[in-house]
Amino acid sequence: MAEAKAYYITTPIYYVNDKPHIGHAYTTLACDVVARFMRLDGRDVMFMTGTDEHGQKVEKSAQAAGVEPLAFCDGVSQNFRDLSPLLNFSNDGFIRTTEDRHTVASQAIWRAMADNGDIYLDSYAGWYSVRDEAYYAEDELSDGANGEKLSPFGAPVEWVEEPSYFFRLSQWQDRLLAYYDEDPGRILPQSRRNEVISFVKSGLRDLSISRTSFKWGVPVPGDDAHIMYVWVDALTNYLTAVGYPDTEAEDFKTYWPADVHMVGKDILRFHAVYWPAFLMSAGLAPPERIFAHGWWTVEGQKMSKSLGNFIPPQDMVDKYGLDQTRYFMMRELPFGNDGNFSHTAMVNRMNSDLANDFGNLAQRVLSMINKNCAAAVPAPGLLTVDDSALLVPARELVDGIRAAIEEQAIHQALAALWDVVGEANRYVDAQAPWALKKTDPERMATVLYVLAEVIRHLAILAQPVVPDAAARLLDQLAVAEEQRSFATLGEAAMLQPGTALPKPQGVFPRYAGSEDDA
RNA sequence: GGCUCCUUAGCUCAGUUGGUUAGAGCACGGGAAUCAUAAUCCCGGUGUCCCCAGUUCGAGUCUGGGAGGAGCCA
Repeated sequence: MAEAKAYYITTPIYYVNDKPHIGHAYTTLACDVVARFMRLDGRDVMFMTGTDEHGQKVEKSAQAAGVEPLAFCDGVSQNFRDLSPLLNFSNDGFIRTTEDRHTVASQAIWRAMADNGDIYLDSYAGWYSVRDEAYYAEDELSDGANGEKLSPFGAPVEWVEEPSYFFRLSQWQDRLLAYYDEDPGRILPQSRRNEVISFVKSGLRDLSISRTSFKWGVPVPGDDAHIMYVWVDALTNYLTAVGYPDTEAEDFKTYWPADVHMVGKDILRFHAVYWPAFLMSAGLAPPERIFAHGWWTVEGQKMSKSLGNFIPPQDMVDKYGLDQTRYFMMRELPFGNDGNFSHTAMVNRMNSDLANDFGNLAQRVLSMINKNCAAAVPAPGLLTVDDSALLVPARELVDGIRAAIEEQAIHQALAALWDVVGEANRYVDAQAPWALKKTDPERMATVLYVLAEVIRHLAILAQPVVPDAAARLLDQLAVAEEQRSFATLGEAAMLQPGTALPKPQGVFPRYAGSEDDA
């Protein structure tokens, strides 16, 4: 077998000051779907997520809670770790920036950048907002009710003047532009790429990358008075996870550079500008791609603290089901766009697409086999043109889906899958196996065999998005656990006539309703 | 203020390098069928393709201007 190209995909590491909501779940879910797809397609996958635990905001929150920062982080980090079992995420690891190995990696990349002449000591003065973790110019500020200065996001700011190390970002403009130029898919979606390029073209200023005003972070090597700017530390997690600074480590050689950093659009600049510059400065390869996805609104409104309309992922899973929730988030909107969550849309998706189209297709076919073919895979006769018209596209489906997943167009992959679901339902009606039962039982067996094969393909290809339901479907087709990768698609591992099948059971229930429905 | 993207059927969106009667899904109405999770299948749209002007034999698709929305930056 040809050597499978390794695939490294990451979520951002989530800031422990937040509670997980569907926004976090969404990012990780998208990565999970891509990671599962790649594994099934024979790739050697590394899928990482984790938590970002340093910074002044965390230090203050811990203080307010009356606990040590690390103890505070232990608690909140666990909330994010709990997302994996809840949403069936298949991440290969979970990294915390408070781990020792991460301190080592962060200090190593700092030294590498310093050795390259890109770090110098100067001083920084400006209006700083702890809440926003950003400096502002005088003219960006507004006056609050009591005459105090406020950041553009309404956060309090304070005048800060402190010594700071700087990264010579200004020296990297041309090399960054060349890096974007190498590959039109470097930053996706396209409009985000345009924004980044225009930002870089407008000129880059050196970046302040250390603080002396707090202690909760990674100390600058050789100067303990300074703590690394949280983003230097946070971004480095992607390296820590694969063994950096040991560039001879097996994981590092296998997985670096990352194939995709999945991010929310709010943190694109850190990933698409600062991070590649840091890496190139340190003599490391920059990532292949940064994909910035959009935001969810809820019933047409932004999620916000003041509205209190954050949806905990647990609530969705409890109310609609795990696979239904996963399917909805991946299908409802073009991946990369903003989208809206509404109860109505959710129920439509789970009833129409999952229960009526896919679920019912499987149920009607498996029931007929169960009742009319002695509960075993039927033996097909010669295939007709109609049979091939359904079967061939199903066998070739993986090619189109692979192309879509390669560019994280997950909604497109699902649309392609459901095209075949629709074709299969039409085929059932056109062939009317319930009529053949009386007139031509052999032909009925062929039709049902073709359908069973098509459902096998659909279930195998649906595994990345709806892993539980797909597994139950494959169980009902008596497909062995080790016969579920994409290598079994086509004619490689066709269903064997005579194989006994269990009694079919629906895998996608319709929405049952609930008292609190509007 | 500069820049980017968006504006296509009630809703969510597709629409390759400009080319015949502009598409899909959902919702809605009618019909068929009865294997199946009250599921499936078929039929049904006179949509100012945001507006104006231009290029062209021909523009939803290109150019300029304008309106509305989202975003990046200053």
